[in-house]
Parts: sequence; C-alpha cells; structure tokens
Amino acid sequence: MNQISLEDCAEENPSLLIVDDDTVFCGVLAKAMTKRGFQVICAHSIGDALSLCESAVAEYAIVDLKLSNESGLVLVEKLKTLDQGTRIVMLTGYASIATAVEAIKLGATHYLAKPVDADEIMAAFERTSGDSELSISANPLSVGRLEWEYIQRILSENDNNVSVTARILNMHRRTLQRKLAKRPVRE
Amino acid sequence: MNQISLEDCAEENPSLLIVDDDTVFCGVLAKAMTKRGFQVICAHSIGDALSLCESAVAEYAIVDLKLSNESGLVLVEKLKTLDQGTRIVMLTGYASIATAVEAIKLGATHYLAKPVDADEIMAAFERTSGDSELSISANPLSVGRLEWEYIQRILSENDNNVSVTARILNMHRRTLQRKLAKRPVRE
DNA sequence: ATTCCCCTGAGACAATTTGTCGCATGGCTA
DNA sequence: TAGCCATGCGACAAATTGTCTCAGGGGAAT
Repeated sequence: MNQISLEDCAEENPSLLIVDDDTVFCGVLAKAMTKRGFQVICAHSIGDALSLCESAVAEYAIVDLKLSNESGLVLVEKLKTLDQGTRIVMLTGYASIATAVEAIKLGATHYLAKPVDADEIMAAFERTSGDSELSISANPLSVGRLEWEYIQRILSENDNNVSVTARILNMHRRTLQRKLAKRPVRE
Repeated sequence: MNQISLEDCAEENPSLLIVDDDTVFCGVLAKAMTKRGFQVICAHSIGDALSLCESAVAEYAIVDLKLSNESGLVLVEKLKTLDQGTRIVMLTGYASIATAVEAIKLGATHYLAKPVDADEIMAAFERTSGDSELSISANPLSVGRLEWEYIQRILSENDNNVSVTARILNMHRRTLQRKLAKRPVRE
C-alpha cells in the first residue's frame, strides 16, 4: 500500500503523544511513527501524559483505552480541553461499540481495535467524517460479540461498576469478571 | 424502575421521526414512543423521511442504519444539516464499531444495536457525552434474554433454518438446538 | 427410482465455562 | 475504627458447550 503522508502539514515534524501502559507496544509504535516523520513522546499513564503536555500540547495523540486501572477516555477529554485541535486516535484491545461512541463524543478523531499497524493509524489521523463509503456489513454479530457489546454498554452506563452491572445483567460477578478479562470475540 | 421523563422539554409533545424499512418494527416502536409522549411520524426510506421534514424538522429521530439499499448514515448527515439541534439515535441489527464511529462523527446522539426496547432509546436520547452520572438504567435485558431475542431475530431472518443461523451466529448447531429447546423466559 | 446434499433431532462424553464460596485488599463514611 | 461495598483471584463442583455420530426426511438432478 501507499504511505499516507503528512507533508501537507505546516510543521516539519508534528508532535505525537503515545499513551499506553504496555511499554513494549509503546516502543514499537514510537519507532514506527518516528520513521513516518513524527516527533514522538511516550507516556504510560494519564498523569505522565498530562505532565508531558504542560509545556506544549501534542498535535497528535494515540491513546490506549485501558491504562492499568485508569480509562483513556478521561485523557481524551483532557487533551481536547487543552487544545481543541489535537487529533486523537483511540486504541484498544478491548474494543466495543459503547466505548467507541464515548470516545468519539469526547472528541477522538478515530477509534481502532488492536491489533493495528502504523499505516492504519496514519489513515485514521487523516480521516474526516463522511469521507468514506462504509459498506454496511451484511452479517449480524455473532452471539458472543453481541454479548460483549451489550455488557460493555451496560457497564459504561453504570460507571464501570462491575458488581452493579453483574446484578443488573443477572449474572455472577465472578463470571462477569472473567468475561471482561477476555478479549472481545474475534469477528 | 422509574421512567425517564422528558417533562423538562419546552414542548408538550416533542416530535419524533422514526425511519426504518421494517414496517412492523416501525409500528411497534411508534406505539411505544407515542405512549411515552412523543408525536411520532414514520418513514421507510430516506426520501420519505426528507419530504416529511420539509415542513418541520423533527426534534428527535430514530434512524435505522440499513434502509433497504440506502445507508441511514446519509440521512443522519442531512437531518443534522437541516437542524443541528435534532437528537438522533442510530439503530441497527448489523452493528459494527466502524459504523458507530461514523454515525457519531456525523452527529448522531447515540448508536444502539438491536434488539433494544423503548426505554433504552429514551435513555440514549437523554445521554450526553462523558456524563455517566445520571445512569438511570431502566431494566435492561439480562444477557440470557438478549441472546434469546437476538437468536430469534436471526433465525426468522433466515427462514428458521437452524443450521444456517448457527453458522451465522458462529455457534454450534447442537448448541443452538439446545438453546432453542429451552424456555424463552429467564429474565 | 436412486443418488446427492443439506436439514433436523438426539445420545454420549470430553472440554470449557459458570456458579459458589471464601479471603484479602482498599476506598469511603459515620 | 468499624461497617459497607467494590475488586481481584483461587478452588472446586455444577452446568453448559463442543464434538462426533447415527438415523431419518425432503428436494433436485440424473
């Protein structure tokens, strides 16, 4: 595939903030993005990220949804507050429609499910709403996937409280814990 | 639990546009929403919906993603162009993260996967970004119940062919057989 | 009529997933 | 500090699934 370039940018080397608690992943991605012309900085927690942004807010950001016990969503919100123009791509291994909706509403530019490669992230940064012809998938979600999406939705509607969600869903907390620990069903 | 009310609205009966090519679903939903105080109008295609909006744009809208061979996404875009204030909930039996992201970027207020009930839609209209405090989840379906509803839908969409449905749902035919043999109850 | 092909119901048994309990930790509040 | 609740996680039994297999029942093409 062809590389998507950011040559059009006024800046020579746009700044990019990568926030993920997985240091290995962070490193790999940092390298790939540096090669694509970004000036990369990494952070592994919301606190780290914010202090790094004190001096200057990054123009681009890649934020993981699940940061240890914090939610990347709050970081998205804060980054957007600091600078409306920041383009943020949310990344996660536990993708769900519920969190995707939240992320976009909070101002994320795009939302991608891991695994992703650097080119996909580049494309996500470039994307503007409506410019893609989305073919509507003809096949419904698998039951496993449906369950995952539903659980994520109820969970987010209940402030991520596992115990409450388990009670509402009429399932055992232990079971919910185990389901949440797994990756969403491959589609 | 307690019903979510829209009493706060200036209007006595806010107008609601429902767009779905499934006339049966449309009818059922229209009835449910009327009971909840909306002045409901139904449309079964983008063209219908737009001509209905010529005189006055609805304050609320429920749009199905898959309208025959059209995409509900373009309708979302148009409705938002006509009136930025319209609150739109996107609905679909073919949910995906990609379309959810697109819908929100185009201005939809929320995005829900079928099956849903009227109370969930009410909650979606109420919901504002990031704010999960007023989570007044009515009485969501239990996961078991959700699965049952979903299976029934896919099954009927496939002419009650158990084998085909099992493949689509990515589950074993034997398992589907067993689930179908059980009572639909379990709330 | 016979052969394919696909659907269906159902038994049996192993592989997984859940239901339950229990326990330790940590935050919040009276 | 005690009481309450949420959370993570180990352990083991109970229940559900995954697999395989067999025995029909149409329908369509030969």
